[in-house]
Amino acid sequence: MKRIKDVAKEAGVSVATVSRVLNGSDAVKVETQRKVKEAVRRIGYSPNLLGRNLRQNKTGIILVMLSTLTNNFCSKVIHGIELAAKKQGYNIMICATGDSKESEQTYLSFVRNKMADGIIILNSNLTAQEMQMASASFPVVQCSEYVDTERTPYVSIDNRKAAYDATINLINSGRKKIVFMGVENNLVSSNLRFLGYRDALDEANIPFDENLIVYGNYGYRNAMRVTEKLIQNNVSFDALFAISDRMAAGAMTALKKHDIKIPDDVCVTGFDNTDITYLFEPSISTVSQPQIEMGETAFQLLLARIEEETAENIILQHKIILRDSTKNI
Amino acid sequence: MKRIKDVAKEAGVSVATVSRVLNGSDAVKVETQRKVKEAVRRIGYSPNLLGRNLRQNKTGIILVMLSTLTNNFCSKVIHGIELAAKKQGYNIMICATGDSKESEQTYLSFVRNKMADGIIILNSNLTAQEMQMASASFPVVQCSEYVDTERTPYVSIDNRKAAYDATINLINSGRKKIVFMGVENNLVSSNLRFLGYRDALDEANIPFDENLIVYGNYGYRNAMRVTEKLIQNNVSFDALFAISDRMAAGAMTALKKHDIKIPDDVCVTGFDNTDITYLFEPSISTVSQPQIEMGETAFQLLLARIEEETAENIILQHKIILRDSTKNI
DNA sequence: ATATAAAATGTAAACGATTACAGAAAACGA
DNA sequence: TCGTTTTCTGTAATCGTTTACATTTTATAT
Repeated sequence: MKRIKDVAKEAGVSVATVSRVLNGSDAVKVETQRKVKEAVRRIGYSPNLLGRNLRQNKTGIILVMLSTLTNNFCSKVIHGIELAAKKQGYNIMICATGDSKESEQTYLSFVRNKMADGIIILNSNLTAQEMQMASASFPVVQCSEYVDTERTPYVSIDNRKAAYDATINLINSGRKKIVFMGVENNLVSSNLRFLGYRDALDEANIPFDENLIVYGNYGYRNAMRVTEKLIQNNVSFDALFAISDRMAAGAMTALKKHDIKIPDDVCVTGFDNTDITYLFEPSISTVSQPQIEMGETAFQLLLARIEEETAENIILQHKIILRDSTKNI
Repeated sequence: MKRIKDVAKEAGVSVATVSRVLNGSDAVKVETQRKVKEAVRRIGYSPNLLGRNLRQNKTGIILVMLSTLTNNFCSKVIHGIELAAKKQGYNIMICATGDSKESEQTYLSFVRNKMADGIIILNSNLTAQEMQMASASFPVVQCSEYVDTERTPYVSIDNRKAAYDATINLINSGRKKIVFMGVENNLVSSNLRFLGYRDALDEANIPFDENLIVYGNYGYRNAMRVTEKLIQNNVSFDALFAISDRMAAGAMTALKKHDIKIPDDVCVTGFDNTDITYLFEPSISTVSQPQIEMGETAFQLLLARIEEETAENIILQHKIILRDSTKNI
């Protein structure tokens, strides 16, 4: 592999001059620039980034951490990050942890140890304390999911209000027995969406019924099973709010199997506005998040952290999207 | 940020000794090891990877390049890569190019310039020559999609045989007017699957009919439109082979809209065995690729390249999966 | 022509680690 | 005890850059 020294020799100048040309310094005579560029071309030189980044103490790389790639929602957010990053000359690399704590720590350590300039965490199993610790030693920003800490800013939507809006919409189309299909994890979105659901019930003076609360794992098949069980248990309901589109779809498949009409017998609402909502028959009402904007904002926050400015948490606007799975009033 | 020098001072030893302890050399007295570890803990030291990797001329990182994350197929392959990589102490990072040539070059340059030890390319717009060039200066392996070059090994399935098998299956259930829904790009999978389709027709002495060849863009909506057009043009057909599951699903939606019964009037087969094949109603017959194994194999090949061994191309076995969208004979 | 300022280049010291080699300390054998 | 081997530790070179500072070359003013 060629080194800058080789270029210098080839061009008959010092390494400093080569470096200056490579970095576009204006303090080099045009004629010398030509000689250097020619030499670079001739010997096929490309600068070692480990050397450069070590010296400059920056890499121009930021990491994006998430548990799994199979997630339509995340890929849009990442696209947003990418757009913003590219504008500022940063490149992003995606780290899939598979929900493993060990993986999470490995990727964090890449940032801690200077192989990247910062990290945007879409989701993780980090405790508030761990998040705090990480933030104390390198730039971290949370996006979409978050744990609340002093030091790690986040961008998200108002999950509680979003779930409230979705539920109110079901109530407004005359439904009273509304199933809440959540996920039993500690994600802030899960918790807040449940609270939003309750807010709506409270406001409409609908008593809370524990039998209408069920839990799945975000997945399609699992939601089918859970819904089957509801039906088998003769639980009576006229609407269902799932905190993911895939769960909504799974539930609908189970309902259809039992000849329960959607939306006439049961209205269904999902969350995230992923592809499946319009692939499905009937199409699925849902809550849409501004994913691109969320990604872009996350990058802005991270950049602020990298440049040692302070960054505030940011809440973006959601939107309720009405499709065929809910009755329009 | 603490440096190894700080640890040395704190522990009252030399930097060499600290380095040895950190790297698990056995040539350090137990008592000294204790002192060093204690010092590391006390001052909260973590080694700078740019320094380390520069010196060792390796990073333990490999990149995985693909165009877009929204691809169920790829995420399984990546999981395979991850499994194999972790076993050998490597970590992977994913680079989404969004099909931009510029992005592709940027990520390649990270490897060329030593920020990663090698790269697995799932898909790209690189020409054979560009691929060759890249391979000449750092370890590259292709996975699933590939261009044929002397130097860049690949792992894939026999796309031609797979398409042949899928088509023969349609023929065997009595179909003769089989639509081929492909994608007009230069991907090896697109080309070979078309050839496989023709092989099957030839073998069954079914004349090739150009009117039955249509093209889309892998997507659901687009496939719907394309199928609509077929129907509007009164093209008569009794089966459809799409080179992606999403296209198969889109086609089916269009067929259902026109009350064309699946599989009775038209049999449909997709490709890749993604989630949508069983989410859909009726469930979709498809061709399954051993994604995990493909990922693992790709990593093995890459490791061989990194260790300067030679690596041969590898073809893995596919499987035809029969579901409700084709008539079982 | 000369002094001075400005522009261009070079030398060498970083950046933060690993490691070849040398040297000191401990262990061993007689 | 002393020489020899073995074990442990330290010094300094190295990886490939960038960049502060020094030096040389060129331009400008007088």
